Amino acid sequence: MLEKRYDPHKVEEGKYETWKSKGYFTAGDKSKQAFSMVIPPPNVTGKLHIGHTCQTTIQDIVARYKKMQGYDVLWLPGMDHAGIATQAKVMEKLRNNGVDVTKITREEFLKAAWGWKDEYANNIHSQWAKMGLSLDYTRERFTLDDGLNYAVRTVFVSLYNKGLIYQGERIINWDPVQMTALSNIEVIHQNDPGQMFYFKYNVVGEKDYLIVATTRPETMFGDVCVVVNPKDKRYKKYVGKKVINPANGEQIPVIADEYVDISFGTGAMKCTPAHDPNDFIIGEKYHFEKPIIFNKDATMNEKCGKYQGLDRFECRKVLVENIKKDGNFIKIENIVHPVGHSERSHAVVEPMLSKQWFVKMRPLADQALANQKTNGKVDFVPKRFEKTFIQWMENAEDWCISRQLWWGHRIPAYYNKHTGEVVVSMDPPKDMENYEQESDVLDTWFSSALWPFSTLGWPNKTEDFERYFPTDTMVTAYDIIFFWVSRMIFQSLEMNHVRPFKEVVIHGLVRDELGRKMSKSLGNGVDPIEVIDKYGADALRYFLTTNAAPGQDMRYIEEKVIASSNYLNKIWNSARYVLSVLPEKFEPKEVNVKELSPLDQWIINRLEKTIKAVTLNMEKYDFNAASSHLYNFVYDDFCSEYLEMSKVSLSSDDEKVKNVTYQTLFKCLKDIILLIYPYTPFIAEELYLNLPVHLESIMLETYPKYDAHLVHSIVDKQVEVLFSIIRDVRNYKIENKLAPNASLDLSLNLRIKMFDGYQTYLERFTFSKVKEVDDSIVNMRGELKIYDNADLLIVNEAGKEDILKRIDKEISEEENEILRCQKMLSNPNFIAKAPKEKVKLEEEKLKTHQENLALLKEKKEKLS
RNA sequence: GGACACUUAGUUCAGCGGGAGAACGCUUCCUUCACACGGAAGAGGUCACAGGUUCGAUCCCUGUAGUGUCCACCA
Repeated sequence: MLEKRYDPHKVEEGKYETWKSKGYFTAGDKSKQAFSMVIPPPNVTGKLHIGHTCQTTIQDIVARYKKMQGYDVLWLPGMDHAGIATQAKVMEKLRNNGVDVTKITREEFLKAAWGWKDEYANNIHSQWAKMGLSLDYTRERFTLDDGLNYAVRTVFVSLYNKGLIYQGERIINWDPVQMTALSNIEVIHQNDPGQMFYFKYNVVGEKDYLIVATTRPETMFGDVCVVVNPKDKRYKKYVGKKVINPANGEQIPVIADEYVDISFGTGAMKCTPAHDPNDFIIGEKYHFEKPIIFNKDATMNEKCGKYQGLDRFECRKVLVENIKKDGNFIKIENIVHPVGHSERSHAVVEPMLSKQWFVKMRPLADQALANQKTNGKVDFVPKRFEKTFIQWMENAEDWCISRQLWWGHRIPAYYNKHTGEVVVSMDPPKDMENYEQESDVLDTWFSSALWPFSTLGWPNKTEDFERYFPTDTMVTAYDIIFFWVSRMIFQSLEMNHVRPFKEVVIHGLVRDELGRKMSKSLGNGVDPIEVIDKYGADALRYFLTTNAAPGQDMRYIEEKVIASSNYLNKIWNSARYVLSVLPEKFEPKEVNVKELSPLDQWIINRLEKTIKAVTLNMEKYDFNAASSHLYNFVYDDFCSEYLEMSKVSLSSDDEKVKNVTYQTLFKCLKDIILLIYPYTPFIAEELYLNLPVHLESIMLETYPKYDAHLVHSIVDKQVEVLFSIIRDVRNYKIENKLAPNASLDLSLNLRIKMFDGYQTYLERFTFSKVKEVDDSIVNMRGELKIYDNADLLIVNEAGKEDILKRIDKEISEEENEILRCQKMLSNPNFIAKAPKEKVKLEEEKLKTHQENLALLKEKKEKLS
């Protein structure tokens, strides 16, 4: 017997361990069709946040749903080493432990990092368990494990040999705190307050000068020229002359190039080829030197004379003061301008010329774009996110993949110590003593991009790879389409000539109650484990997956988690009722529609309709819509109507009536449990195991399937009239301040054949006596209610005036409806152009309303 | 500058070419034998604004305003 109150903690305890130990999460049943997903591997940097919970719950819903539909489901778990992020955290930990991290060796650091990884992997495992994720742990992977390293090297060598990976001198984003290069998308541009400095550049040998504006005076040590627009009349006379750089007194030429915007600043731009991407292009075009003026920690280097060793911002201050002293200072403007910051260290990123490894994007991106026009394309759900992907692919620039870190896949390139020749190969050269391996590692996303196939054993043609690749579905958030989704797609197309997944389901972000992004600095993050401890995993899972339209952001609102929990309690208690009334030796049978009473048939109709709608929306990954169909069925149809009615059926002396009711109650309850199960597996399992007949676990069950043969909607009208009458009698009592159980005399004029015994239900729920009468109902004293197929008269002694007032109200309502119908039907364009069914429907409505009006008028006449 | 969303009840959000929906909150009543984490009844909305398409627009199109996100970025 179930307890009166649903207690999520009791319900959730132990279930996960049982599922896991029974091997229910393990894929491999070859008698079934395969369905596969890989988890987006969380970073081993810390605890999982509520966004992870949302994402993995969506996947768990898909996995459990597909498994119930008879697929051999593989949901492969794993984690990401998260290069920069993890290295930063491990370094910080070491520093806090008093370790001098400047003296630590690569090997010592890696040892500490692996220790960190083990610790955090444990945390993540326990979080996954609490959430109830049906992950196949026998196949778990890590982006830095040996197998994946083999895959990474394979791809690197292959791309290198095809000329798609190259080493080059480019302006990259340098993070001077982490002391590593960053790819463009690891840089966050934010509008910071800054200053625009205006300086005099004196023309050599003349008394004239140019004014040049800059936001970064410290880069003046790397300037090679001043550029003006050739069409700029103000500066034409200076082109070809030399000016004096006020920072170091060097003479630099004035050149003309279209790039310069005449209207911006002073129209004269200083050019620093080694520290600005656009200046770099100009430097290349006109064959200038590209002097680098920063050290790796963004202090000034030996090219900066007396400023050598100063921090870049300190240098800026001192330099400006000195230029003032020299009389070359014009003015300072306070401005707000976009400044790039490192995603991880938040340091101001310094554009810096540097030798790095790049992936040549154009051919790969074009391939991905071309593939989207074929049948083998990746389907985005919702569809609009395909545009984000396409936009990214169309604008992709070469991807800087080398990182000056230790925590990551070391680039398989070897430099000959004597000749400097570069060898790229899977394994070190045989005469390794003559070589030195590249010390850089690869961008984390390089290994993440291979995740859907590297985890399955690729490049080996393993059984898993053959069976589960390409995967079926990828679930991820829209903010990661650039970083990850696009890279998985082009890497898989390049290496496997096939998409990595058939569909990618994009979900929104979980925001805080005020709609703000959750972040550490705001301290507005929600710890899923705390929520689970309070309300249970099921309530959290249900809340997170059913409260937003697909791809739309949602807010975390605690009240809504409570509402979810209340819903589960409702299901719990309806189950408690059903289980308490079922006879001890209950045996479920297939529904035989011939035996069903109209009430049973009605609820079966509703149930089948619900199964159909839920399944349709599950297929579309629209969990909001799917769950709402089920919710309405549970509350309105099952609990409010059928369950109450069943109390009357079960008080019958007729064993047949009772048996059919048992069967119907059981079927409804079981299907509700099965339909809610993917969302809330714990409570579903608990209720399932309490059913009088069940398998070892709900995980072995089959998803309910819509069965058209069970639907006979012919009874719906009878049942709906019955419900309407009950509702109206109750309302009548409230309006007239009568007790809910007051007995009234009801007269009924039926225009359809009602089912046998309907009166019993009517009397039980209205506490009243029911008499069938004929058309003479209009002659009788009392309140008249009109339905499509019946008229109800509540016999009463109320004053004539009251009754007339009510009748007048109803008359005017009917008249309004008639007017609306007539207006539509009198429009010749409506008749001519609207679909015929619509016209017919309106005509029928009009007829009904006119009949009702006639009855009301007749009644009114009789009364007065 | 470019792209993509969003604007519907007090709040948070669904939805839809043909009479506006849910949850929470609010008001009134009810501890009746599944559930007070409940039940019954109810109040509450010119569906941002302006045009257009259409027989008909909250829904489709265009524009405007506001909000949010992403990409790019000017020395």
